[in-house]
Amino acid sequence: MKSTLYDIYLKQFGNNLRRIRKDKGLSMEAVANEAEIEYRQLGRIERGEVNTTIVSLLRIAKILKVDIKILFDFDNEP
Amino acid sequence: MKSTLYDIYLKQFGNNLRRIRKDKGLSMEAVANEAEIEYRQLGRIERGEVNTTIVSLLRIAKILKVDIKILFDFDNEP
DNA sequence: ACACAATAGGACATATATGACCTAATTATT
DNA sequence: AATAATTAGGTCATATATGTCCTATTGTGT
Repeated sequence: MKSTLYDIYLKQFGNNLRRIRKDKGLSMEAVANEAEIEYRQLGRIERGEVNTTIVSLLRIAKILKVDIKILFDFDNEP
Repeated sequence: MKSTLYDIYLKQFGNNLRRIRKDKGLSMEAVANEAEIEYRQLGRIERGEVNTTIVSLLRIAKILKVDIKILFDFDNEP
């Protein structure tokens, strides 16, 4: 189970998503329902377990009203 | 074969990618090799045939040295 | 402590993104 | 026009994202 650079990015992406969602006081389920994705899938995405697709990304970003760029704001850019 | 809003986004995303790649005078194969993805897959992405993942997105954006936000710059935002 | 809401985790089926190979069509260059 | 480079299209196998079920754990508020 090596952890590649992109695994780390997925984690940070998920962390960004979760932080922004929490800041807005929204539950995973509420966001998932509005974004029309499974809420367990949103959980996987926030935990960095999956490498989600750009459509899911767009759906979630739209509901959170967040600039996509912010989601890709990572620490330690190489 | 209905065309959903997100199908249109995938097309525009692909068009943005292709335009930027061409502007830099790079071939699909060159970008794909550097990004470590299959060049046929890059073709599918540019044509909007697939809903690519954020890791592929990051790989490609890195090679093209393009701000991710620009790739999601769509016409006719609803 | 208690109750309730929110999140995690396991397991499975399905859809699809990707990799890989081959050939055809298109575009660019001379 | 001719040749080479680039891109498209088809097909198949594999990996994985997603959906869906159920239960367990964690967190929050009273």
